[in-house]
Amino acid sequence: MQLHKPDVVAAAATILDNYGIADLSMRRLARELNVSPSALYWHFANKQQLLGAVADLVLAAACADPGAGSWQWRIQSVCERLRDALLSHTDGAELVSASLAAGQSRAAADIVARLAESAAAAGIHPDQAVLAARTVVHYVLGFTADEQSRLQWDAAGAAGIAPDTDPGGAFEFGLTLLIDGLAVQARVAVN
Amino acid sequence: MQLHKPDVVAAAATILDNYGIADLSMRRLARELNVSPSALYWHFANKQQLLGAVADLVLAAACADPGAGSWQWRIQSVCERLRDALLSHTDGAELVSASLAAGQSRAAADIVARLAESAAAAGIHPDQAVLAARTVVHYVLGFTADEQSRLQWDAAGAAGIAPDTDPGGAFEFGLTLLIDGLAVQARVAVN
DNA sequence: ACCTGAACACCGTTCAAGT
DNA sequence: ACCTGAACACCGTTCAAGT
Repeated sequence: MQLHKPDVVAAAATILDNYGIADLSMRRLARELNVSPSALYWHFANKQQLLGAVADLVLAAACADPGAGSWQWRIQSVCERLRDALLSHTDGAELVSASLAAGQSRAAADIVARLAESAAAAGIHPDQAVLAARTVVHYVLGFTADEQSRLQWDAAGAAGIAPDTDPGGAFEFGLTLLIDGLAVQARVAVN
Repeated sequence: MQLHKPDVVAAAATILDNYGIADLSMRRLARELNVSPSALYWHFANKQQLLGAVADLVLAAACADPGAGSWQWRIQSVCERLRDALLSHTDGAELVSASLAAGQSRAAADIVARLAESAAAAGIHPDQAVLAARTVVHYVLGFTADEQSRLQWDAAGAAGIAPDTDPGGAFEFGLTLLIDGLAVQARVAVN
């Protein structure tokens, strides 16, 4: 039967989870779907666009509304959900990082926008709120990509790089740094 | 004549600067050096190791001692020099990011260690100082990779993503967030 | 509209064999 | 010690042609 976009994206996510981003190739995906590689190019302009769609799928779990609460709490809950979503797929952080940089993930852009709102609510100037949001997202993606690659080196039995003993605590620590910094900036903006 | 490691790394850096990281392949590098691709594997175990050596070359410019001064000033000067070094080579941030994650860049590890020292000097607990240093490096690499890819999309005439109007100022802003956050944490640690 | 088949121009890495 | 040549097992993408 016919190939549909959501099926393709789901198959891609399965390869990602089982074998990692290095093995997520157009040719391999086509093989798994029993179509010729060129068939994929009817549905997606190129590989980046396909990866962007997979990134959106990964981020779906992180896109719930943070609801009410202090701006600190909203930023924290968005970031924790983001990290959880990334960790629940092999190489999730690397995939989303690349898709955000390439401008191919709507969901990633939405998360940046939501964090910018929270920063603005803290009292940061709207222009700077976008910068602050990007800073926070860079932190979450960088930290989680690092964490994920440590996990993989460890699983592969490598000795070079040690995994963190308490990744969750380490994540909170860095996030606190940024939230505290935002609070300081917000006070400066008022005066 | 014979092939020497520094020549190989220099040739790789030239390809990087002129064509970007996507075109920096073992085969292309071999072609440029007039050797067969397999010759490179006598000098380097694999591509990651070679990229790590190129990353060290890129970072050489950022490895000067920050000298005396307040911990805030030392962190800021290390980060500014790091960003300058990354910006002075095409895809510099992406290259160093990958090499740091793969544990293949001595220079990148040194910079993390130096930032950790400064955080410890601020009064952060030694264990947390390493976390703080990683957070700062993730920020610099994430911000600069973002900045560099915006520059490239712009140079390629793409419309999707706009480049920052004042990247230097944007960079300082994020850095200030982190330094302020560190100051807050340092006060908490004292009490 | 949707897909195949074949082609183009590539990859990283290994390894026997040469000098 | 250092390098070549050939091979293995792959890539992303295009495009005429088929149904």
